[in-house]
Amino acid sequence: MPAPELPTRAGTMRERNLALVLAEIARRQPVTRARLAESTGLTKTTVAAQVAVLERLRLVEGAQPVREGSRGRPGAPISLARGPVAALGLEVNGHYLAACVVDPTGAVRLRDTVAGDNRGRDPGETLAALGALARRLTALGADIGLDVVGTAVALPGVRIGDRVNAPNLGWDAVPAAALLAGALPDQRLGLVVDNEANLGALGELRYGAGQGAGSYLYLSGETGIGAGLVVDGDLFRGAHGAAGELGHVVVDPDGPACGCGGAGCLEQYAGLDAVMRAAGVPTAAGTPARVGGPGDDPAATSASRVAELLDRLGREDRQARLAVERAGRGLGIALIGAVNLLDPDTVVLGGVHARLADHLIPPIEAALARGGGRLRGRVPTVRASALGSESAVRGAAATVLARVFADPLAIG
Amino acid sequence: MPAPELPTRAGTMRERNLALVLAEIARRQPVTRARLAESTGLTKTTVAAQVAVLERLRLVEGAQPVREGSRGRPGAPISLARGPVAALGLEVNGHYLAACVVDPTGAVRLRDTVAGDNRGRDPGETLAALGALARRLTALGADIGLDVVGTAVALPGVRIGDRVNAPNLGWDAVPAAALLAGALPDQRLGLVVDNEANLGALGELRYGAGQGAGSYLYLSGETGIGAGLVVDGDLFRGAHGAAGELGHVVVDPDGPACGCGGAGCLEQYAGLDAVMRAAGVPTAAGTPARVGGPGDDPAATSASRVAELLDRLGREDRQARLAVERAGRGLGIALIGAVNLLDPDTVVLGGVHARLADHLIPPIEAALARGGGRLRGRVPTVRASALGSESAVRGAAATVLARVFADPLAIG
DNA sequence: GCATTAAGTCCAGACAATGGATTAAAGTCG
DNA sequence: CGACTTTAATCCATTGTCTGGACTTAATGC
Repeated sequence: MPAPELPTRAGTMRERNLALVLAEIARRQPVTRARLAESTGLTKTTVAAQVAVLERLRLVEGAQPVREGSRGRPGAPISLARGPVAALGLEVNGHYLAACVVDPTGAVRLRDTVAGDNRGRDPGETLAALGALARRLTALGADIGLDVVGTAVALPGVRIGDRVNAPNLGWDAVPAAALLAGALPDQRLGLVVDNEANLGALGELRYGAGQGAGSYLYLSGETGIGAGLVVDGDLFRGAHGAAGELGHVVVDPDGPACGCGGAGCLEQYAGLDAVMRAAGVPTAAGTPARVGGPGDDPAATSASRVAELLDRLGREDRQARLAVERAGRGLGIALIGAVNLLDPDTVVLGGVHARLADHLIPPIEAALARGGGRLRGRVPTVRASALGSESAVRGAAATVLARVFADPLAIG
Repeated sequence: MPAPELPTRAGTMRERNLALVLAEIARRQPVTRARLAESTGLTKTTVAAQVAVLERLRLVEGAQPVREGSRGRPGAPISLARGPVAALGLEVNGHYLAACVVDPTGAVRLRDTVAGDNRGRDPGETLAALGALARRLTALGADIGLDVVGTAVALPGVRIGDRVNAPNLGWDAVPAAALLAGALPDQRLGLVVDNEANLGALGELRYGAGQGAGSYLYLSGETGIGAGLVVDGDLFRGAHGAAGELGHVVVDPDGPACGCGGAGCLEQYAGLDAVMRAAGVPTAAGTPARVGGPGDDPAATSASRVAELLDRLGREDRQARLAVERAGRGLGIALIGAVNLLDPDTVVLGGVHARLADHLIPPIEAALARGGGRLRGRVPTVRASALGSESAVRGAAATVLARVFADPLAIG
């Protein structure tokens, strides 16, 4: 039933209107109180009171008086503040750890990456290294007047209860939130743990290829392939937050066996390892991660293999071309299913697939044109991610910001 | 952004609390004001006021004083009223028109069906016949003190804007809402037009196999195959309400061509026509629909063909067995994809698939056990619909009720 | 310099909630 | 059988938030 579970009282009303005013400031900044009153439908009195609260929370601040119109008393424009409130986004990937700190405007104020192979590494060790990275960035943030109020972390896996399964990291039922929380500095909001595809989708939504698209499906292509669906600016998480496992959609029931127990899963056609194997690009020797160790080339192993593949494609290497075509066909078939089930306007290729987009998009679009839209009268457009490998960290930070925006008083 | 679009005022607060109290009465009826105050978190004063409003709307009424506990003044129990407020559910199917009237408790007070082949029939004629059925039931309802406040209609197609595409009815861009609205009696709430799989899912949720299941995927198997996903009691509609087209998920890229332009779609394996063709059950001569004509056997053609198929299966007819096994395998493959993308707890087979459930569930479960849950640690259970061919009409009526419950003042 | 226009603030009033006091209706116990 | 206890329901003063009209402030234009 679509009925609220909690009683609505005067305080609830105020909270909701506060969030409404803040959202409107974010959308139209810089904007005067008078304009806010018009566009929200609240009275000038109420808007002024809410803006005062948001100023006290340091989420908004007065902007330069912009001469905008004609006569009359000029308004005092309000904009999102560039601090001190800040959000921390984290990401664990097979080949690197990443972090970024963003201010309320969404601008990235700090970013850092630690390269190294996290596959098969002890989860506690990986998360300790991530915690160290988080503390370092939080301290750097404090130096430039940023106060991190909350953190979200993107993982290439599925959360079940408070445990995380991430087969491509070798994680099985890892209590990631508990392990990481101990390694993070104190914060006013709780830690959010979510899938990299889900958070990547949110990152693209706010800062990348998803802006303006009403709804879209974001593909996170690495060793595994995840999908995050955004409908009307909201993430669809499925029943238990484990939706979007596109990698194990069946592309060909007579296809090769997959580690999941099935056969012909998309991952066996379009996953990073499968593509590299089919293309004959040799496996780089895994460089074990060293905590705080001197600079490995960020994401070296994976990135250089992709570069090698792109190079071969440029040289019209037959095996490379066939491998990518095979991946494109597989993605097309899987996406026909996904589009029929989820009905997005746009499909965004992220992760490694973004770098291969020029080669993948034609076969995908061909498949979708045949089978993925005849009924609904339109075929979704396919495009590459705009944020590249940053989608997930950016999305993680955006998630924290979204929480602040939904309930600004929580940081006070 | 998860920010509200409209300002929250005192009236909004009252509306939400009214819906909260009504939902709580529906969940716990019969229940006293004191209990409602406890479980909603509102004060007794507020609950009493809200209950008075609901009584004035004739949505709830006093029940028999139930001796329930110990000492003290006994409370006056409140229950959902059995009238006069009522909702009308309608359905257009390839083989019949159906309607039912339910009271606020969800009990079916009236039902009726008109058999006949609606495939290829002029949409205006079909909808006029449906309108006549609706008026007849509304009038019968008035005789027993029921006042129909709103209607929803289930169609085997996809709505695009205010037009409906229903390939299996031969409908192309039919303005169904506009055509039907003219044929319906006046009502206080608007007409809802939705997909039969979506509404079937809601029907099962409230009255059938979905009760208690946190989230589940309902399959509507007729000529086409649709799917409706319910998560936490809410229907997932996709971006434009066109999600759930399971019938055109690709089961085998080298499979037979499909009318949608693709190849190897599930519909070619597990759709009613495909199964019958594979099983060698002859096509019954289509009996054209006659408006108000004397009783055809309800849903005759389709039902008798299914009976014939079941009969052959009982006699261990090899061709029939192979046809159903093929359908089961196809469903299994498609459902691996759907389960990975949508993450339901339960899969409910509806429509024709419900009648074939004994033969379909084993191969489906086998497929899901292999590929549809290893990652998330559990495999969804598969079961047959409890409402059979009534899911969609019941769900349609339930949708209207849900609107009343979400905003009770709308019927005042 | 004064009229005009628009932004922002002030304040009484409305509305729906809260919470404590009161009344009502049963059982329990002497 | 009547006083006491217990629980339900109502009454009423208070509180918090929004509304809407009146007022003040700050600019432009003649």
